[in-house]
Amino acid sequence: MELINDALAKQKVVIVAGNCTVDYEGRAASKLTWGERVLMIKADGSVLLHRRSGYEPVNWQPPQCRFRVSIEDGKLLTVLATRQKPNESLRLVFDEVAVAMALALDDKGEFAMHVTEEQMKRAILIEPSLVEPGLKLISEETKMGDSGFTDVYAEDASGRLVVIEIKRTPASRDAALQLNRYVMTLRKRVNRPVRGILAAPELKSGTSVMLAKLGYDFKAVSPERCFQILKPRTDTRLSEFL
Amino acid sequence: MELINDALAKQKVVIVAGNCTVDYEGRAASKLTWGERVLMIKADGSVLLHRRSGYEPVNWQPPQCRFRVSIEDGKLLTVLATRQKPNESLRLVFDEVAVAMALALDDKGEFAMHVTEEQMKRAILIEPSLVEPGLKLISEETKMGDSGFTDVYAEDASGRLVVIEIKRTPASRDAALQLNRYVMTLRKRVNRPVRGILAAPELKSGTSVMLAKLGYDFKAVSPERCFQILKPRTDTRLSEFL
DNA sequence: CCTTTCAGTTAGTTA
DNA sequence: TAACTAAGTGAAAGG
Repeated sequence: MELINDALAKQKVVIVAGNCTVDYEGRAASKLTWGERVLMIKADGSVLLHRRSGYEPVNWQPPQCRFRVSIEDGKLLTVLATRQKPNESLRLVFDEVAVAMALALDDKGEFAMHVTEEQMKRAILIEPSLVEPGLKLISEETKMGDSGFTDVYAEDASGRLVVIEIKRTPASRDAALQLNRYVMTLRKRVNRPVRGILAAPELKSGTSVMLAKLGYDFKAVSPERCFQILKPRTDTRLSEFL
Repeated sequence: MELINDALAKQKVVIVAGNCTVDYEGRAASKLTWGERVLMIKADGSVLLHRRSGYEPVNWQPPQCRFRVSIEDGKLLTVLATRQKPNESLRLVFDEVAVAMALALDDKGEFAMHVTEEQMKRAILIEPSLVEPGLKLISEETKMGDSGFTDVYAEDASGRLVVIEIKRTPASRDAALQLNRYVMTLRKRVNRPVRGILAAPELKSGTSVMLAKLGYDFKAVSPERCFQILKPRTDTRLSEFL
């Protein structure tokens, strides 16, 4: 108990393995009967309780919750993690603790994700010919009314407006419909032809048909290619541009 | 290294804390420079790497991936977790290990998610026949004077007023008395018959007798049923289109 | 096996 | 702070 309270005070990471029960109440409510699990309380006050299997914790609490640790009946280690907005509480009771430790993790490492949808967009903004030769950008993230935002807004070699919807992963029919909403919205606003292009690594089955039916085009754009376009810029740390 | 390989073979849960770097490549790609983190490999072959803060792991691998553990240059502990469909790989390199352990978690506990009283109320508001066929709602949370609030206020098939007290857990005599206060208050205000119904998963011992003595009804309402009614909820997207 | 939908989603961004 | 959207979403349900 002292170990946990001390660790919480020093914003360490606490790991406890043992036999416990859990009760959660808040956005929903759940109950977990006795079993051996691993509890992790992180420096920001998030809580994770993991069973032996599964990517996701069986019970948890998001960052910034308050703790009350106590020993009940002289032997039951009780951890209460509460949170407001939304008001929810997690109560763990251990009757046996196999391992308990506190770690002061020193971590100044930098995390970098290479190809996100945002980065694909930036690559296309830098190199519009990825999508189509002769494409000229008009603006990015143009507001499209209540149908949301378009990813890229351009003009093709023939002077027609083009709406480009970008997806990082194989595009679904949903993406085609989203593109359709953008195009439809734009057509209502301007009295000239508007094309739609779905730019993604590939299309999921059925999406090609729907896209053809709606009258839009598909352009295969590989994340790798985008990454190569962005590479020289990220290497030179273009944060100065901003 | 032997500890990890042995633990993997025996489907234990492995926890390693130490200084490491991480490279991920697959659905996207990421790189994490040196820092102290906690690695957890679970019995089903899922991998979680946690930094000192944040609910989510900074890097991970979903269940059922393959491992290759080795010591490089005689001192760097390397863990390679690969997976196919989609093809992705996670590579961790530790140059220092503060803690390493393998846990054979014995967990036969049952996890149950149940709805809250508020959600049960919403389910009954959506589907009043959960309590009784022919029930018509009049209002929710009608003020009941100084005896508090009633959960649901309705009219039965015969036109009699009905006060419904909802409990998420087995209802006690207390709940019956609470219902009684609501009914009594209402009877003073309106000059017509008022019924009382206690809706809960079940009754605690003795409550049934008291309820009968007071002249009220009990209706078993399972949280699971309520949950199913609430499931296809909040389809506000469709309504926006119409 | 693939697709769709939900989640105690979490996390980030912007108005 | 609230609203909105993306996520290496994960997980469950349905075809």
